Amino acid sequence: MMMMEKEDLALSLGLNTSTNYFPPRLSLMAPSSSPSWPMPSHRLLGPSGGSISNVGGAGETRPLLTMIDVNRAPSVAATAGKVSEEEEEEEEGGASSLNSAVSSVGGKRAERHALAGDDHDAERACFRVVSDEEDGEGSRKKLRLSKDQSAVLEESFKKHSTLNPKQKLALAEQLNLRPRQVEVWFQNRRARTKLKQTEVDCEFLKKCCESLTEENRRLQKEVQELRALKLSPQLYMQMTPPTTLTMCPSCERVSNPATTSSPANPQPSEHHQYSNHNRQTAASWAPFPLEPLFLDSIPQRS
DNA sequence: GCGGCAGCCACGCTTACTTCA
DNA sequence: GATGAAGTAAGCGTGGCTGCC
Repeated sequence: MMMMEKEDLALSLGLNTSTNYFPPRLSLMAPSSSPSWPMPSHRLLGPSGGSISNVGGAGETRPLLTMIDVNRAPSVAATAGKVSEEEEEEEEGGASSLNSAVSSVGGKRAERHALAGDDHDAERACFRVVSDEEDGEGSRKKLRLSKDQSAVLEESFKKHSTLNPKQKLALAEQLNLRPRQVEVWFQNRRARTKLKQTEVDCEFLKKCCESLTEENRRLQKEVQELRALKLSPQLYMQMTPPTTLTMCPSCERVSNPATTSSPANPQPSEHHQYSNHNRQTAASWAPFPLEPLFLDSIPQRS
């Protein structure tokens, strides 16, 4: 079963495949490097408390797969043979066992829902009563969504990771599901995306850590070598050249002795006669290539 | 204007169930 | 066939936001 779902679902679990869902990002990268990775949408709440991810074109509800035959037996059930026809009929009949979790909606909560008169909540309450009657054991049967249903939900999720009530109802109607099911699916989908993103971020940080550790090791070794040279001037003098680099005593910048005065007998005044001294690019004085090594060594997000 | 309350929504955590190796 | 891991639908508690009184 996972084959299809992995293709359909996992997929947009990637970094940016979802056009509207932007998981929490790491702030390691320069802003310019990730312009397409804005803030998490789940925090971009509109004035009404709802997500504004639907604002800007996605607000309208439009059929994604209008020709879906909601009456067709779910392929999953067909292949797995796990979901009986009785169960499907039960679902269609409004007595789905999906919500058979008998339950335990807390008094305050149930009270709230009862007073709210919310369509699907009322519907849910209704289902609960029915299921209570049908399976008083409190068993919670699960019904897999069909491939078509999952596909449509997935498509919808790619467009907007959160739904406004209208969209939710439209989707539910289109897929012959209860609004609550659509809502739950989106919640779980967001959770999966976030989890996947967390894993990706974790991997990324791990690589960053490894790279920086390696870079740190390299730099420490270099520091030790330089200190050793400083502590043994004779050796330092004998080396021809000890290194291709030396430090300018006046400006304390590292330079190449081959192109400037001798390190053993620095002549600052002469050295500074170079008209272009002050215009030297940093690169020409750097003890090592000025490319930000640590940045180079940090793995780039794909 | 401020505080309390209710309603709504989304999230995190968890459970129960399904599927697969 | 049994079993554990992974995936997923759903339940529950909670916090934030908004509107009303």
